[in-house]
Amino acid sequence: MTATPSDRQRMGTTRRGRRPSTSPVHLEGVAFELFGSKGFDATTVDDIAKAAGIGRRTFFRYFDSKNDVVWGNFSEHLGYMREQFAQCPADQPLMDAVRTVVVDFNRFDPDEVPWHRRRMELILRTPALQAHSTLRYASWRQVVAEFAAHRLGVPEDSLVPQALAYTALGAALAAYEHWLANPGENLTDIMDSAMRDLANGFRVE
Amino acid sequence: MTATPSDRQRMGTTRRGRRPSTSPVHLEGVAFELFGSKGFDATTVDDIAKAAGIGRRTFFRYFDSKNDVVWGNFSEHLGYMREQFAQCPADQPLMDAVRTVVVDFNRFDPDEVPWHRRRMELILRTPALQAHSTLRYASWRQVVAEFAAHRLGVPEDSLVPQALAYTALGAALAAYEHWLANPGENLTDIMDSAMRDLANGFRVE
DNA sequence: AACATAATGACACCGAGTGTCAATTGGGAA
DNA sequence: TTCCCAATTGACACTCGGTGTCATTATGTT
Repeated sequence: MTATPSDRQRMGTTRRGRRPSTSPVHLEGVAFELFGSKGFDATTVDDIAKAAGIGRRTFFRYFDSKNDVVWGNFSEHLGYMREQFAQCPADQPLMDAVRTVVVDFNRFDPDEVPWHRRRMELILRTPALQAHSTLRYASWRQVVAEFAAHRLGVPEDSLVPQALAYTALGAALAAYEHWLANPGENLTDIMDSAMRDLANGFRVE
Repeated sequence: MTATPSDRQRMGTTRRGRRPSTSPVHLEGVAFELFGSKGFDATTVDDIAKAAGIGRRTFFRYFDSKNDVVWGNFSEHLGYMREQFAQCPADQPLMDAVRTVVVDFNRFDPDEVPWHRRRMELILRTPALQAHSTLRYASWRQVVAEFAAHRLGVPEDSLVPQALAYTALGAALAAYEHWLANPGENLTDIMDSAMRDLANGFRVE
């Protein structure tokens, strides 16, 4: 599902028909409340629907699955990352560009950080979500692979850009796990460090 | 679940009680047959159980989930990889050792290759399995991270070994996808190439 | 023959996700 | 205002994966 009821609400001119009774953002808030108190697995879709005052069936018109709730508007963010890649100077070395854009993509305002941390704790520490996120990562990788393929003048599905995208994702995930385990440290610094290790081929000594 | 009924069969001395009516290997064969003809999603656990002549409940005593069927004896293979790391000469550069062991871990006898290809096609192209495999990859990464941490003299959960393990996994997965998309090519060569790209920090030009 | 042990399968239950369809709620036109 | 149309909603029924429970069955031991 790409268009929720509340998405279709604001069409070109005026709208017809019954108004949506909620929004993805609202549902996300309600769900996170429950996930925080009862845990992800113990929270049923019925719980969320009841707390949001909607029917269970309606929940699935806003999100394809319970898993998808935690991902917010990730797809839109991806568009932003693609733009950032497009704006990289042509003479910037490939891995410098990748590092810069990936680090920037994971930069957040200080007031957003606690919220983002809870989201990533859910995603990276809940097995069901850990598994499901693989599917989201695919589109993230695709953005990186497109850029790398364009820079290298090779097809997008050839080995090097795909491996580069896969490994960049790996470095980013390792950075996130380190960040979650070390709340005092700065995500941007960790991410930058991991991406530099990658660009250095892990010649760290 | 780590011990299936047929695992517990051969204990120290003689065994008691009813004999297991099947084995993980047999069930795997039956399941693959069905996956091949009907597809993974369209094959229900009931189908597998019925085809194997056992009860549905019994199936779940041999595998924790329908997803787990495709992974065979992956855990035992991991032990082998750990041994290979332990046998690496101490003066071998870190990334050379990682590349060598990872490439070797994914080497198969020619007669096993078709079977392995079907298995990896399932794992990498079925969304449900793609998601679930993330959980298996965690233990793979742990083996790599342990070795890297030991070599670098840092804790296993610190950033560099974790990032290295994550990226090595990424390179391996990219190699597998390329192999599946290009049946004519050799997995070992592709894997070696991807691991070299990683060790070179993707300075490919 | 009686007993302990291990595996099995039947049954009931839960939760995620989907298809269907009548009912509701709004805007636009007559 | 009233009628019509369109979008959303929620109730219901269903499938499937997965789990807890327990009586039953098959085996080796005493």
